[in-house]
Amino acid sequence: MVTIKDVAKVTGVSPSTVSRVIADSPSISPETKKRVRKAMKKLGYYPNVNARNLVVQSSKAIGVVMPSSADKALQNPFFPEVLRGIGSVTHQMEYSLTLSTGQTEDEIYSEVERLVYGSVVDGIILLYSRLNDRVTNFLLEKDFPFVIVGKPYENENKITYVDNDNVTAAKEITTHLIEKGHRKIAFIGGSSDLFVTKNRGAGYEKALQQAGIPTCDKYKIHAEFLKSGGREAVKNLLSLETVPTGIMVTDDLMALGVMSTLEEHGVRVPHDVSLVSFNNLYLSQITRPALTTVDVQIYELGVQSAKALIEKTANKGEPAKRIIIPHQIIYRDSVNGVG
Amino acid sequence: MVTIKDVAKVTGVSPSTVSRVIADSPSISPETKKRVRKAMKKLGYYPNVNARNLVVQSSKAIGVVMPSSADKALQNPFFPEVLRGIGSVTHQMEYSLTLSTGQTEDEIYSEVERLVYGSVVDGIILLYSRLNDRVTNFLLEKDFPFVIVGKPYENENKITYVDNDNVTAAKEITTHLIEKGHRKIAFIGGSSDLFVTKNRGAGYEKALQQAGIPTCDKYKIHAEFLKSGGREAVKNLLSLETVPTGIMVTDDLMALGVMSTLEEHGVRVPHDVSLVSFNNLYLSQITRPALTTVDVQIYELGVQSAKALIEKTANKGEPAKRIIIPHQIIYRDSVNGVG
DNA sequence: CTGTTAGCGCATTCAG
DNA sequence: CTGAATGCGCTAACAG
Repeated sequence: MVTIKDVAKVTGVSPSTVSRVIADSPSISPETKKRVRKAMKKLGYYPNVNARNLVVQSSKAIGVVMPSSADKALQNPFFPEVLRGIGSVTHQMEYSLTLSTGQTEDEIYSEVERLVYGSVVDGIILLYSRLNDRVTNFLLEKDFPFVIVGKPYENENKITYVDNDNVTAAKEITTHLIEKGHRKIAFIGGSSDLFVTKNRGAGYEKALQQAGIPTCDKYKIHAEFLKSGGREAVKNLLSLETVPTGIMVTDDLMALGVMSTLEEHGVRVPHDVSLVSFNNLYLSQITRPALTTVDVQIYELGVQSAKALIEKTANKGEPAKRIIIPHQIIYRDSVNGVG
Repeated sequence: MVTIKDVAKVTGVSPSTVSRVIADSPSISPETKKRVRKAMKKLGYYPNVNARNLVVQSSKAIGVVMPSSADKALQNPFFPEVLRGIGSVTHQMEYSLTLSTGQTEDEIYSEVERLVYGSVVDGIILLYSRLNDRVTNFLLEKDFPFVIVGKPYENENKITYVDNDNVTAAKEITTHLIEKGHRKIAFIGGSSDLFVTKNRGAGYEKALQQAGIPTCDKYKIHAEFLKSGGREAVKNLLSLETVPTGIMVTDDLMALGVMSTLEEHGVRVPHDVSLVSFNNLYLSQITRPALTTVDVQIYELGVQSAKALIEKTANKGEPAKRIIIPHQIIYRDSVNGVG
């Protein structure tokens, strides 16, 4: 390994000078800078990250923690996409991206402890938002920089987060259904302890209320992602006396499952029931029919969260921010007019 | 930050003793071990990873590099799944997982340089295998520990890799089609410079040959993932004078696209054409019809690659290994008998 | 069984 | 503008 000393020796300067050149300190003559840089290149010098981190007490790394992977939810293409977004800025800023996956909540918690106490990362991005989350509380208590992708359940004003305006988005897409003449509209959401689910549910209800359509408990269903993307949910819906003509699903992947189940029961989309969902995953354009869905700009969620976090680590005391990524409805073929 | 010195002071021993306790050195009396441990807990001591890494010249971290993310291929749920597998062992071994995403090949290359030269990671897992890959060559030349998930194009005996027996798997599933009476069987593969595509294509041909079915160039199509999962490919196939009755697709997600396009053209699966594919992604069971596909045990690919890599970093000079993960055909509803 | 010494590679005082 | 000295937190000989 070639160190700062080696290039110092070759150049005939002191190690500290080399260090200053690396930092591009203004108090070094352009002359020597050039010489030192040339030597660095020639010797193939590369700064040792650990040594540097040790002295500056920072790691130039951010941790990303995924939701507990006990379930299949992780197979959602949502994740690679946020990671791409995050990765694009970490790369650009020359940060490392440390990923933390864990089967159980305990595993995740202990890993986060290691990341924080061991000075492995300077900040953390949480890819989920759960009620009474130990990790969130831990981070908050330690006053460790972190941002949530999604909306925090509690301490909303203390936490920096980046999210979509999910209630508005949900309201808009539900309204789209209403404008197409639908009045019997159901809601199929994922795990009810995810805040997204809640928000999108709220938007759905808002739209109905605004249109003067009474909400109906039987039309609002929470399906665990695990269960074949809402197979049960659909069966319930179809067994009702008045079957809905429109369904809003909170995720494209789940919508795919819903659609399959629907058609299995001889219900055709969009002919018999219209379907809308969220995320605009790649797969939503290759399903048949292609899904009308709201593009939440997953990549951008990642980009902004990383930027916000890095800013926060660089500048502690930065106040908590709330970053809302705009959404957009992508109209495709899963919705029909009715009446 | 509470350091080793602090707990030394409190316990009335020297820092080195504390260090030995951390390493659980046998040459420390159980007596003092207990005392030291108690003090550590009381003070909330946590080892500083950077300091430790600096002296032992290792980072207890492995890097995972994703394929260049210019295209949508990354939206394949394959990736979160391998990551989960890798993460499970890194967690268990108390390693960190550093993820490297990059839009372009250059970005990836420079990032890998940083990881290697900067001693950021002890080893690297490559989540792709490409011909004449700069990164692979770099790693090979530097003699830096790495393993490939998939099969290397060159230097196969110098590189540790974990893969499925893709040609056999492809042969088996194609044979399944043949046994069901199909003789006009097409192949739709992804990007042709991916080795998987090649191998699965070879298996496909092998099966045909063995059954005495002549292969036909027009039946073998490579579709870029980007293009709506093979829309073009399907159109080509359907415009042939003798339309195939069976299609093997190299990936579930692409198969979904193929299926949609097929049905758009009024061709029903499996009634008119049977479809088989690869990966057994979650989505393959919620499509309609559910896909007959080969389960390649993505999670296990991750686990084994991480294990192999860590072993290799711990024990340089470890010979290159070849780890084959068994596959299994999952029979579902996308295949019909014919004749 | 334990303490002392030295040093990992680098950034940062403080002198000059 | 540059060099010498010091220390980040920890491990690893070398002594005892």
